[in-house]
Amino acid sequence: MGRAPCCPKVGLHKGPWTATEDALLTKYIKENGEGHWRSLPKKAGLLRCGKSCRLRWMNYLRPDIKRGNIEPDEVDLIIRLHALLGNRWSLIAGRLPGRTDNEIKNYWNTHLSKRLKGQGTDSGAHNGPSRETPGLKKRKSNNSMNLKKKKSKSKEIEERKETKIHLPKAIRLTSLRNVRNFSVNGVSNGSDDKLGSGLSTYVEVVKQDLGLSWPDHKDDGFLVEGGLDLDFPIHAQMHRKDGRFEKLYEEYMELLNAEEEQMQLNSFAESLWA
DNA sequence: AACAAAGTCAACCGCTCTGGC
DNA sequence: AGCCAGAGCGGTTGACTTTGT
Repeated sequence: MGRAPCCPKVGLHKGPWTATEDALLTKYIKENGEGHWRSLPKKAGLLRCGKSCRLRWMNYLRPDIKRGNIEPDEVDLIIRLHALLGNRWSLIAGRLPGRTDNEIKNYWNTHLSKRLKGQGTDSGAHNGPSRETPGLKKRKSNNSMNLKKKKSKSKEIEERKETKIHLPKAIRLTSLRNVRNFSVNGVSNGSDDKLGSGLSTYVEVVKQDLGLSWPDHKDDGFLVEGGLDLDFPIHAQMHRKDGRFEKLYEEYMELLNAEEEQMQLNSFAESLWA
């Protein structure tokens, strides 16, 4: 018995979106907002799967999408976050305003994984792509390519690159279970770890991996042996020039603050490692 | 110029998670 | 508790582009 398809496969457009489809989708979302993706295509007059509409909007049409080359500081952040979070592209993307998970995933697979492999520092060992590298795939030749189409496509891409607005992408932080999967330099924290040390390690990882000079003794108000001190000093807000690290850190602290009492932490632990 | 190989990235697929009932 | 629909995620594909011969 197969899984029911998300939408009827017959009679729907697939493949690259046309300008008309983009316009219809954009117009509809501007008027009605995001969401209800399954019913959206019909209401918007699109012959597309709802998932396809969502993807197109999220990865391409949203006004806050930042296009163009990934900047060096973004690359640095991606590498560090990947070492920290693994292939959790949406989480990584959430820390890179205007960048999409798909974009980062592509960038990683095409540029960084190879580069880091070459340097012998590829942390992709944890959850990295399980199959062959995309670049090693067999490719089809494309003799049928129409030159005119090529040119217009290039122009279109260039035009889109010029129109970019930067806003943070909404982050789904629904599953704290993600925490259990993080790893450092390819070494995952063991599944028999308990939350007390798990969250400590989590913070420790941030500290080490992002190269932040945070105090690690009680007086400076951060890590406590076997537990957490939630009074994190402002002055530890780092030697990093890039404010994204601060933001990232704040998120981690938010996560920690969610469970202030040790008892709560413990029950949280149970749910994590169950 | 023609072709093939390699690289890029938008889009798809299938699975999981979440929340409502 | 179990089911279902909607939404989101990560892996993969393949069309398109660029580069090399």
